[in-house]
Amino acid sequence: MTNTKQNNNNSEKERLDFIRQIVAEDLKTNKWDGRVVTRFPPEPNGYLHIGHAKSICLNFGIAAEFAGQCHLRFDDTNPTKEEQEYIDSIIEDVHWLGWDWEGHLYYGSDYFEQMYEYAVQLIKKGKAYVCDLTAEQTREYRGTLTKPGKDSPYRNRSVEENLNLFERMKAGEFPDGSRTLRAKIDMSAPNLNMRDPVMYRILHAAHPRTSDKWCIYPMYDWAHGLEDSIERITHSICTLEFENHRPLYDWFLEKLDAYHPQQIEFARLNLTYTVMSKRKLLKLVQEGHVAGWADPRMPTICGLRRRGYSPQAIREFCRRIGVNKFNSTVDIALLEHCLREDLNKTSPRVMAVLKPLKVVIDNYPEGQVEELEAINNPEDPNAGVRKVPFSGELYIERDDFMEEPPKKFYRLAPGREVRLRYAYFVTCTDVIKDENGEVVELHCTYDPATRGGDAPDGRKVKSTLHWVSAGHALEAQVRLYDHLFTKENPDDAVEGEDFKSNLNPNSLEILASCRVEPSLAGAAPGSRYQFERLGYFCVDPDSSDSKLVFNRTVSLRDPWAKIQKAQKKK
RNA sequence: UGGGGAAUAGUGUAACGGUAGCACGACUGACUCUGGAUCAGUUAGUCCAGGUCCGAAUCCUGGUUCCCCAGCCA
Repeated sequence: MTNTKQNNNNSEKERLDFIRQIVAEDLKTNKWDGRVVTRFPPEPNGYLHIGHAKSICLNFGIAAEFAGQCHLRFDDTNPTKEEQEYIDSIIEDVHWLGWDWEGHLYYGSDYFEQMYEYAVQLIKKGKAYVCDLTAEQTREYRGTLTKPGKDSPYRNRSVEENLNLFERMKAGEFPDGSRTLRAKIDMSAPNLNMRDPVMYRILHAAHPRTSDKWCIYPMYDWAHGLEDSIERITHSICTLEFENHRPLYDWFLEKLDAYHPQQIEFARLNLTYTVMSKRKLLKLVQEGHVAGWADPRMPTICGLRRRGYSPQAIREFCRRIGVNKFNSTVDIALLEHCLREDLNKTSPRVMAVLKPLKVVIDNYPEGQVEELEAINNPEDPNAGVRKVPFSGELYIERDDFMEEPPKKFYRLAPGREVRLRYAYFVTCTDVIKDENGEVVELHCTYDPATRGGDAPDGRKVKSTLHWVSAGHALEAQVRLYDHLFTKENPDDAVEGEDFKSNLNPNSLEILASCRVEPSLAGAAPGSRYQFERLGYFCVDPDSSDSKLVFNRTVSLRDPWAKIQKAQKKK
């Protein structure tokens, strides 16, 4: 009897995405002799962003899960765009994300010699030829999406002539752009990539790694499959726009009778409220809308790092978004959720006042200071406790007081009693204003019986406020960040405008005179904290012993802000 | 009829001919010395039209919409 439903632990098992399914199936059928070898192959022409993280986590993740190997390979076939600076940053970022290529660090340029030999082979097979058409002529001969191309007049040169010319191309006899090596496929193919694609162009340019050894450089389609083949990659995972290139990838390796990995395509990551294309990010940098690639508002890995993101949060995000073959835009709220989830577990709590409002406790003994015990992380018992100084002059958050509190405002107001976290219950007795009517100081009384924050008589308060002791607090600068763009889709701009018209003018707010508790003295750049009731913050590299600087990584979930927003709308 | 891909709650993803599920978001409520966290609950979906089948998100036919391709970029 087998008609009872299977309801065992298999239902708990995480389902595999379509790429992992292929890998698992290949392992089962022993298609690649039990090997799993992937690669992350960036061109070192810019900084990595969260979209790359998706690809990195996919490739390195698959290798890790299936006991395989993932190579880091720089696809450095175009010396006019590539720089060592980018190579260094990519290595740093992949490592920071927590992945290890275990010695398998390669460069496409390592294979230039082999690629050249392969090209000679193809020529000898009559499958490639040297073409003297200019770039413009080549375009004309290619035809269009709906019209077939026509054969180059150089298409039927003899093997000997091709060999001779190709060797002389390599030797540097011809100027840039004067000739190319092309694959001889089909000028009327419906797939434009198959209309005798260029394999080599002449470029008298110094390469970051091979210097001026070469003056002919392989094109992506020619180089990439060979790189994969040479490294004996099993699954060559790339993004959707290369789907049209797969027939060519396959064609080269078939004609060469070379080791032949499987190319698999998946959809790029898009995120709401930001842009992901290198071109647009570069524009933001060049036009000064952000302070460089590592600006904490950028979706670059270095930007996220400076913002205070943890590698764990980014990896968890990449795990949750899944992998698919259709374009989608992930809500940045999911990234922020993964961030808070990680930071909540790992960040020590600390009290900091962003917009200070002076509070004087009138009945607190003159000159007295107490060291009160505070819990470092309620989510982590091992994090222990610390002492925080309390005195009769404090700062609280300006937003935590309202002279005329609206409905649902639970915080301090005239005559109202609240708790100061880890300290005492206090009641507001007086409000002092300046000549403009602005509140500049509060006077309160405290209840000595509530020391530590509990009332022996069981009295309850509606809210607990964070605070710092005025005489002990450290001054700090805090940088508040918001989404870079005001629209979910920045490209959704009015006629005649582009994505830059949707830049959020309030994406950065600098608060110059914040006060933080003294335990933060000397906090190291990069260290992360939760400022209680406010959010997660990290120490910026600009920070020094004499001047603390924090970045707000992400705010805490804030129901009161939502209530306020809703009340405003009414 | 140029070719290639793809369509599942607001968003992201499962279900591989057999109960459309999960997460994020939003909204309730409980709890709380963070209006945090946690816990419980509510919300809402198979692009359209036919067909096959006892049974279709899944297979077939026909549409619709979206994405990619005309670099000597990757």
